Amino acid sequence: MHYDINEYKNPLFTVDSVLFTVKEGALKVLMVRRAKAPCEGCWGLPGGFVDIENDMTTDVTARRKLKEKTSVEPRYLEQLQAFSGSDRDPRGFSVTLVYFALVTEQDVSSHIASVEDVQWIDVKVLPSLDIAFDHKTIIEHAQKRLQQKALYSMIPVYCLPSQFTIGQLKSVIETILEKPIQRKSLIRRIEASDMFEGAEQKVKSGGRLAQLYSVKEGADLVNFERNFSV
Amino acid sequence: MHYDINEYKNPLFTVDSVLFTVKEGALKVLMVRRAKAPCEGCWGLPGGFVDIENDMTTDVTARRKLKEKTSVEPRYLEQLQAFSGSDRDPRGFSVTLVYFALVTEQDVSSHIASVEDVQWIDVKVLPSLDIAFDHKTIIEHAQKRLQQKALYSMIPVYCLPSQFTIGQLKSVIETILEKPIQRKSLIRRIEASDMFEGAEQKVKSGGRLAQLYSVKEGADLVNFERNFSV
DNA sequence: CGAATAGTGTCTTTAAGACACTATTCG
DNA sequence: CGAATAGTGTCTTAAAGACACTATTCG
Repeated sequence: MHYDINEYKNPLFTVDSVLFTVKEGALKVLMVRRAKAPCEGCWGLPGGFVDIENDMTTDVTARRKLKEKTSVEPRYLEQLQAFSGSDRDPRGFSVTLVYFALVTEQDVSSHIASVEDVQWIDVKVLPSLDIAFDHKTIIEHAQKRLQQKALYSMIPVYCLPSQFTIGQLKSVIETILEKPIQRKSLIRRIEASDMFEGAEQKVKSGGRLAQLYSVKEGADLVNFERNFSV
Repeated sequence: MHYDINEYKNPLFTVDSVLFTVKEGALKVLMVRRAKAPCEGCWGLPGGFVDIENDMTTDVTARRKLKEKTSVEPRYLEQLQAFSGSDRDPRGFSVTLVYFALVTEQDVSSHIASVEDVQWIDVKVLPSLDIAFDHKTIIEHAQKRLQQKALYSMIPVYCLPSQFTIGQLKSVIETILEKPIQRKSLIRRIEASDMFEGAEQKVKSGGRLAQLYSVKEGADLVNFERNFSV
């Protein structure tokens, strides 16, 4: 049976990523300054088109684009959601599949022509910047998802180096949630989750030496049955 | 600046919906029997291509396709996730954006040529059926999402008529979760959520008359801070 | 020693689970 | 009345919050 692929015009389809980290006590999102139209000169999310010959899935596209445009390989990556419409891109009806990612604080750089600059941008200064398309809204959605997940999972560990102290984890969680949590509650979760193991050595921290922890080999992110209270 | 839309071949992009209801004490999913290739004769999820001239967003596409193919207008609709790959559709690399929907138990019918038949199919019999593409996997993901949300929200009400009793709601939740819950816990949630209002009349139910409830005008789905236990 | 941070002990609070009890309807 | 289902009262339990207490390090 004949199938006419041109029966409908396909929408413009792209993959973008919202990559967060916590740095200097603030939640930062990775943005690139666009060197090409549309939105030349604006800040935008790193992303681009699927390479249908080589990308197995859109997950691969998201990772590939992050690496190409910013040299970052995320520690955590999941689909956020698709954003679509005819008014979000001047080129016509478009769909962007957005990924939500986390990484250890690190330096970033760009090596390709379509990107002028790459920066970690504090989510608090976003309102005052010139942001491409609907990327501002998208980042807000991603931030909400991160906050929600931080209430019932250990997802914030992916913003830390592979070894970290409870004090660092507490501080990252508090930055994400924008409110304090109980150290004791965090310790109880660390024990209950069985996701972590303590290292041999301890580390200086201004007072008593702190135990270092790392995520156990192959441990999955566990979800708790209750949220931290809001 | 020139932008070359053909720099990359766009993937094939479709929108599909997993529409559930609870009927005769079982979770059912709405499937259509495909009258056209690919997968002619198989059961598949209702969906299709975006009409980029007329659909404002992919949400509209999902609703439109459901209505065209099955005559159903869902009470609840949200994005599930996109599924992508070069091996899921014989026509090449494809992306399907999948929606997850709920509706009151109702009759369904088809009025278009590309659909031979429309049926509510018990999720328990899916393994033994011939299902198009990766739709079996997709339905499993959607079912997990439904089960997860039923643990911390009142989402199962959208499988009931606009007026319902606590007994009916309890039974729908138990069907979705595949385990019993405490009636008392459910009543506490109904009161705490402030999503519902009692109707004037009560209704027969084999014993004492039962209070009818309905979702308050404009009430949003509330999320509880704890799950029902597993 | 005192300041600072790490880590423990334990009481309170919240919301779910368990389950017995009362209430209402119908045959 | 008895069976069936609706709805309440209340004790127990699980896990978070609050917060005081001890432990260790450094200057």
